[in-house]
Amino acid sequence: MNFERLFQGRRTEALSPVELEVLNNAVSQVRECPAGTVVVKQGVPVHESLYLVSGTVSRNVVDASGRRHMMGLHFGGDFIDLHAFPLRVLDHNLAALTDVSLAVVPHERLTGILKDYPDLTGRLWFLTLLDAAMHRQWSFRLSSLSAPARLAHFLCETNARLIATGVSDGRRYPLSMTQAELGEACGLTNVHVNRVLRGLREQRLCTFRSSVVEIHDLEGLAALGEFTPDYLYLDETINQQALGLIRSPSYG
Amino acid sequence: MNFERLFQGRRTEALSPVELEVLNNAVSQVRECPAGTVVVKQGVPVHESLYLVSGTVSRNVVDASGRRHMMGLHFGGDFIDLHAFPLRVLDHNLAALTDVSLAVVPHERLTGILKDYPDLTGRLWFLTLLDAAMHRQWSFRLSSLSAPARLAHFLCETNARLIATGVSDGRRYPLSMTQAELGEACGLTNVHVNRVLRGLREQRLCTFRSSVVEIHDLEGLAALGEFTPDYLYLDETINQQALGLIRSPSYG
DNA sequence: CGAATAATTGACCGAAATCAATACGGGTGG
DNA sequence: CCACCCGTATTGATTTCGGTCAATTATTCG
Repeated sequence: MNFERLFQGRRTEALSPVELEVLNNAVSQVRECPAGTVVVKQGVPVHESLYLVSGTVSRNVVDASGRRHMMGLHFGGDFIDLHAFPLRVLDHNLAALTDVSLAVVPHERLTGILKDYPDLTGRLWFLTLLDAAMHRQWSFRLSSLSAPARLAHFLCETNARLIATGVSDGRRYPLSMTQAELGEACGLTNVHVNRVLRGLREQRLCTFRSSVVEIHDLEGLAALGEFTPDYLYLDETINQQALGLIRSPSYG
Repeated sequence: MNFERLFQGRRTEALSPVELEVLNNAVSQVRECPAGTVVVKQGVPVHESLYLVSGTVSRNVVDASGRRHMMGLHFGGDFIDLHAFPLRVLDHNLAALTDVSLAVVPHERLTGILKDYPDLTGRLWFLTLLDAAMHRQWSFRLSSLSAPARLAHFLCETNARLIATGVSDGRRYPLSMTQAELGEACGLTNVHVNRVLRGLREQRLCTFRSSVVEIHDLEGLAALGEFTPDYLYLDETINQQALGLIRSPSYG
């Protein structure tokens, strides 16, 4: 199931073989869902948590006027609703933005881990708090950045996370989102996202086209977005790469 | 130390006498800080977590232009930086808005709880995820609500939380914040907060004056703010009170 | 090829920010 | 006891960023 990716690129030590084994044994099945599926519905009690093997999943709520607002985004290697284990009910939806593959972990087995593997429990706890740290950054983005800065921040954050899992080479990564979805994530309309993206392109900061993000000036983009990746707890090398201060080894 | 308040008014069962005892024994000292103190500084490794006995503490970051942005607010009875236990370093500051009294819990003792008390660990984990749920609502507020609705939502949330701890009678509660701080919490300028508060007063929804919030029409305020308290996991009665559907017993 | 979805561009509008005064209120010290 | 101050609150005039409405052009995919 490749649970190694849970801590890949992080400042913490890797999971031990025993811990990996324990997690693998906790999986009851693998579920495939097509793009657009609401994987977990707001307010419905759940008895299992999902590890995202591949694909992209968004965390969103729908407001009174029917508009969707994204409060989180997840990629392959994320334990996307581990927090449903202590909480039991989610206050938001999880929706597949692409076709996804999900490993299902029943909560009984997580209870077993809680009882028998305190260290692993602490690490799973850590993961849920990493999500909380991202939530705080998403708030920061909304409350204090201009539209161009918000997009810059979002694209830098995503770049940093995807460097950690080896999906981004540091300057270029796939991102299957529409401009409207980018708007849902940054609190902007699709129209304005379009204009702002043009601006970023014209300033030679980055290009987003046909589901690929290409960063021309990472340092500039990070500066515009007031982006510092510390809250992602990445290991020091990746941290530097995410700021554009050093090149990633895989960068051509 | 009155750790009962940790789950007071929540949909979950109360802490057992043993668990209360364990938590009480985990406290190494009680610390008093005057208003304005930065209790925990962003980026500085910490080896203890703080339980807020009394007073108000804000969670904030400072942006490039020096403006402060609030990403959370805590009152007496909240375990304010429990997440520092798995994370080790915070990505934001904790600042005392009033004089505060803090119970200090060294992380070694939390490690002991993690090893020996899986149930209690699960409940502490739950508490940190409650904060995450509030973060999501704060994002929601910023991305989808107008200025009046943001303030309405904020005031309803705070009311709900303070009903749970017995501080609000359902329509009236003390809130030691300036209009500027209200703005930091809702992503608005002090000037605009002032105008919007006047609007809420004129619509007979609520009044905020000399550090007291008085709600004249709770149902209306909740509707304006698109507020639903489900994410706070309050018990059903308090949930209804927080929406203004029933009166709280303590309401005169 | 054609239908649906996504992207792009233009004209206009409006909510909240900004800039700038003024008023209030409650402590402090003369 | 009153005068002074400083932080907070209030109000007005103006600007601006991003939203809304509306239309057109690209893409993608069956």
